Amino acid sequence: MTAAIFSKPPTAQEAVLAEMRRLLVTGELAPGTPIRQEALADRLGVSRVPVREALKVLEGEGHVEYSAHRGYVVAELSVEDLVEVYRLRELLEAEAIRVAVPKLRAADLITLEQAAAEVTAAGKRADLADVTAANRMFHFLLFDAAGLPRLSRTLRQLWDATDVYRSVYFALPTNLQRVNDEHDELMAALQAGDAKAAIAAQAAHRAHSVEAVSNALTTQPLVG
Amino acid sequence: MTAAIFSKPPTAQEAVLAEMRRLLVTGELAPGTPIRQEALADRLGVSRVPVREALKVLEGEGHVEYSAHRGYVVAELSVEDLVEVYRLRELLEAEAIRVAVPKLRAADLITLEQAAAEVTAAGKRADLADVTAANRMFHFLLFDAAGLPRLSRTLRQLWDATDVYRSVYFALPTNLQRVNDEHDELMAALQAGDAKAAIAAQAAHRAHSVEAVSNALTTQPLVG
DNA sequence: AAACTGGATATTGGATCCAATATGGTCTAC
DNA sequence: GTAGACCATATTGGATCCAATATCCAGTTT
Repeated sequence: MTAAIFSKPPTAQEAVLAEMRRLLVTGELAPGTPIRQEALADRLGVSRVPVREALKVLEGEGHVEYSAHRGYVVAELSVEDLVEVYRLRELLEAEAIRVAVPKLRAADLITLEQAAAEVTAAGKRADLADVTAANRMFHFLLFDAAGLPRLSRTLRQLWDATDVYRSVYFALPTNLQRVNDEHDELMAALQAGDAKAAIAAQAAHRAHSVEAVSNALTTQPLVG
Repeated sequence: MTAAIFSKPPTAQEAVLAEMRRLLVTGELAPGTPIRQEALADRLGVSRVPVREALKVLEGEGHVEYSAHRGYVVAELSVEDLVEVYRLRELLEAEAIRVAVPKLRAADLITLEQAAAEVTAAGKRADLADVTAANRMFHFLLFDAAGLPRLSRTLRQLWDATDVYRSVYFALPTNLQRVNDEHDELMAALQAGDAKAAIAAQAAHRAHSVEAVSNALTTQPLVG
């Protein structure tokens, strides 16, 4: 059986979830706006049931806030939240890299190289969605190599929380260039098996993006 | 209006969620068992809808695993998982305490003292549920004092994940006594404003429980 | 005997309908 | 004119019904 690996979501709730994530990242669902279940369901061509289940997932991830009988509102992300998320990432990503580096094999390094190249390629195509996806893939290839599923899971949550701002960051060509340089630096440390240097590289990488995003956040609060 | 602070859940899904948490902690819903939505709904006197929404929340927290069209299964917690959770707690609780200690005021210390006393009191009453609840309250009073909501949230998830085993731990009187001693030690460090000592006390506290629980886990795998 | 095909059944996924609650406006009383 | 009560309406919460999928078993074929 030559069946496709996977193409369409097998359930409506997954489709809804995927689409809502897109709406949140692109800002079509702006922070602070209440979510009308029926309107959303109509728009997506389903009933309210799968919408509600998707919303429960997003609530758990902190993307929407819920109040009984009053419904869901797209969560706001303040500068303090952003800083906190990055601080937590600092602690956890250091741990992931510390554990992962000694475990990396030649094959892993090749895969990582390819992933980094994919980020560059997407950048040249100026495809923001692809850049963010490829960037995430690159970093989580590394994190997942630690073999600590709970840690990966927690890191994913933290990344998800600030996804909205990642595409903003990648929109500037200078940032795009810098990210590629930083990835190269990180790769060099990984290839040298130098966990400490890798952690430092990742830290610098984060510091740049948190600075850029929090600047953007304070000057023009993204949507109204 | 002198309305009660809070008494009964305003929605069925919350009631279901609370009851399911209880079933999970007490082991009435044992790891590995499939969850039949209709049976559970009947047992709780509601329809399947609120059950499904509660399950989505529990899925997000990692308490149950989901497969499309096949349903939910109570998640298994392996020794590796347990160790991983405690390692992550180590990293994050240290941060919470580091930030919280300088912020603690006299009133906070009094509240913490009272919470610690409540753990002791519940222990004397031999009420396991109360002990675990009071213990959790005590520790999160401290963590929350850091004023980092995302950190608190993540820590809660980690605590939740291993809640099943906490009551097992408290079941032994020797552990109960040790916990009280360790709380005293932690309180002393907090009162002295010594973050480093507090972090060390918390670390010792954790180390004891992870050791005890993982021993229990390897010898008699809790349910069959 | 083993493997595949087909269908019966149990269970989940989704849609629709009804109930309960919150919200906004209007009317009345002072 | 303002405050409070009350009612109309929009929206969420929950129950029931139907559809889709997976699983299991029998039957058949090689």
